[in-house]
Amino acid sequence: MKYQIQKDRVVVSSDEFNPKDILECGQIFCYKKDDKDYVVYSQDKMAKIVKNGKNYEILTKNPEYFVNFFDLDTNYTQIKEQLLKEYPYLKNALNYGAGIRILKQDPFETIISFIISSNNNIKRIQKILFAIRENYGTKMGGYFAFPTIQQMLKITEQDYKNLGAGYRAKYLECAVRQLSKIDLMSYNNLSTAELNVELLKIMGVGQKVADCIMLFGFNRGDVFPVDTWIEKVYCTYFEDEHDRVKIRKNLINTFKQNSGYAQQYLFYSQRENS
DNA sequence: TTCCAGGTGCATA
DNA sequence: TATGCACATGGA
Repeated sequence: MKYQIQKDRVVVSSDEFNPKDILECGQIFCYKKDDKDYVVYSQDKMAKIVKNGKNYEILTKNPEYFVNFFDLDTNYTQIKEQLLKEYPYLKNALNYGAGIRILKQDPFETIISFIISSNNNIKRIQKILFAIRENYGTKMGGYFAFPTIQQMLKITEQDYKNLGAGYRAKYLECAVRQLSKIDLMSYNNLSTAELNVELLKIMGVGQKVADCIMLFGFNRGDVFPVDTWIEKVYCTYFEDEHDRVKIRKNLINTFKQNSGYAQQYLFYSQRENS
C-alpha cells in the first residue's frame, strides 16, 4: 500500500482505500459522515478523511495509530486477486467492495460494540455506542473518547437501559465486570481456537459475536461470522441451509485463512444491494 | 400491525 | 447435544 505519513495526516492512494467501503461495511459503528467526508472514532482517537485528487488524506493527531488501524501495510490487491482466482463467483462482491480494508480495532471497544450488535440494526447500534461515549467517555474537545474499562465499571444495567440498549443492558454490565479481571492483550498470544473458547465465556458473546471480535479486534482471518445476511448469501449461492454452525464450518473449510476477507466482501454487497 | 435487525442465554428433554 | 422460546427497541 502506497502511503505517506506526515505530521498531522496520512496520505493514501485511493486505488485500494475507500472510506465509504471501509466504514459502511459493518465492521465499525462509531463514524459520522458530513457532506462527502467521513470522521471515524477509535478509542480516544479521531480521524477525518478527505478526498484530494487521486488520494485520500487521513487528517489526525495520531498518524501512526491510523496507519495500523486501517491496515495500510497489507496488500489488498493481492488478497482480492487470490480470492478472485480461486473463487470466480466472488467477482461482483469484490468489485462492489473494492475499497474495503479490515480494520484493526481495539479489542475492548470491539467486544462492547458487537455485544450491542446482536439482533439489532446498525443505525441503532451506532446510536447506543455514541450515547455511551457521550455519557461516560472523556471529553476530548469536539468529541468523546470511548470509555475505558475502569470508566465503564461504574455504569449500571439501568444506565445502559436508559441509553436504549434494551435487554443487552445486563450483558454489558456483566461483560465489563468480567473483562476488568482479564488482560485482553495477552489474548493476542492465543491460537484462534483458544481465543474462541475464551471469548465465548463473556456474557453476551456467542459464536457470531466472537467471530466478529476475532476478525475486527484480533486480526484473525480464519473466522467467518455468520449472521442473518450471510445466511441469505449462503442459501442463495451455495445451498438451502439454515444451521449457522454448519454454514460457518463449510465456509471456513472453503475460504480457510482468507475467510474473514471473503466474509466482509460478501456481507457488504449483500446488505447494500437488497 | 407485523416483521426485521451483524443473536444470545436459558430451560427442557 | 439439540431444540425452542424470550428478550428491548425502532424503522420499514
